[in-house]
Amino acid sequence: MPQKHDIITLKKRRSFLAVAATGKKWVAPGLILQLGPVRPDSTPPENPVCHYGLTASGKVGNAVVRNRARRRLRALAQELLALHADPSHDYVLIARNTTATRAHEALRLDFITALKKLKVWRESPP
RNA sequence: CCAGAUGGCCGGAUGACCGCUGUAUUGUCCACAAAGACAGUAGGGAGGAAAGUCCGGGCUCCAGGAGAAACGGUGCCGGAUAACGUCCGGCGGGGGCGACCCUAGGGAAAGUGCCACAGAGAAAAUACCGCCCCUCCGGCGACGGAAGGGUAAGGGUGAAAAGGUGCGGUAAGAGCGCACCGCGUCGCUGGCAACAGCGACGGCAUGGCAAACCCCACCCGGAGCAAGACCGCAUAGGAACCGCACGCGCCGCUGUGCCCUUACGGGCAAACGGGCGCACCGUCACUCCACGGGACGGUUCGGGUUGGUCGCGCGAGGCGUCUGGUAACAGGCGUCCCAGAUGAAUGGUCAUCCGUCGCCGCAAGGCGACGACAAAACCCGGCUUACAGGCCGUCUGGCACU
RNA sequence: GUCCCCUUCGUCUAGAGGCCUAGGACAUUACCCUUUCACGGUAGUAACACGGGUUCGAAUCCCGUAGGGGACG
Repeated sequence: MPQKHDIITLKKRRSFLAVAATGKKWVAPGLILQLGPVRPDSTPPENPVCHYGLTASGKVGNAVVRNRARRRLRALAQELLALHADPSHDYVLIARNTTATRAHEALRLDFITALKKLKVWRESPP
């Protein structure tokens, strides 16, 4: 059966720092993916919840560009994280200068490559 | 048609699939209700600047009330407005052939201050070069020199040189006289006023700077939704520093002390308690009033919580129309409900059209790229700044035609 | 979001209407000194964030813009 689990966003600065402290990341042309540690307080396996956060700093552009980059990353996260990611980790997506303008399919492949490189990709059953 | 001035408006459109977040409503769960969770339905979901945070107001809390002042702001006149530094109309000044545009524009005989350098002289001014008169000396003469006096025309300096131009006048000159212009005073007329016009008189007096101090008129308590209120959780009853009235006078009270008395009661005292007044302290700094005060008050640090609900969208609201007003705007009537997030929603992808650019093509067209500035955070009125492209109107000058 | 503050050589700063064509220190360049380096000496390069306005005259006064920094319950 397809493992589609719920996803919620990180809300505390402490959580973002915990993810960044592991040093595990993959830099793609359109985004940066950071991988957090395995959470000890594991949710019940029959109802896994995947945590992720979004970051778009002032280097990316003005408020309009930052919001657009963040929304594109959120759309990809809801499509891919829910199906293909290991829910025992936390994830942080960081926007880059090209995130707002990169073609959607290329940005999607960037994300898939990052998940595979970090060895958290799970092939979804057909 | 060309060139220009000015006012207003728009800020890509449509569809499909998948999402986010409020509101209303229905259902299910929880014994009922409320709250909450989930699901369904309906309808909504960034801007003209949401920006900068430069002004003004609402709202909330703080300050006991009033007044005045300080600081600060505004500054031609009249009006609009909740208010404004905004807007509208007018006036003065400047620019433009014109439509029109710009303008912090009160007071310099209330006082203080500044005006560097240059220049003879910079504010009750001055005599450098000059010009003119008289006397003397030299020289045949033209002329030169010296002493005295007159002058403010000319030169020169400067941002600015004590009215300007012309004529007369004079030894040379000078508002010395006259005409016009400017300036000042007075009067009349028009205007609510700023101001304008006309007339008479004066005979030039009052240099500039107030975005220098200042004077005058008007405005102004402080902080800001991280305001503020509530619920929940949790910790602590802490440390340091600063300030600190407790005074004087009067009264003699069912207190107190001493004396008389068996007692009731009476007398005395004024240390303590009490009362009153003054002083003192606090209520942000001053004054007055009011209230409170007989001992703690204030600030900082340390420690805890980094959750939730309300505030929070019916409003100086939008649209249409009528009336008043030159206008800003005001009023009446009708109609509509139209964002509410909090690591922060208001979208992601695709297709077609639209616009711009590039390439190919004789053309029809095809292919590709791009889509201005910029995103609410309590709300509203302005200002300022950024902005691809487009639409509508009014007016001015020129050319052509009728 | 709200409320404040600051911009002067490469860096830190002085300046308060005219003496500013902007001074000083460190740094830097050239030369002198020294066998050489350092120290020292002489000389030079180098800045008023930007745009308007007031004034005869602006780094200074006023307005606006840009950039940077700080505070908060």
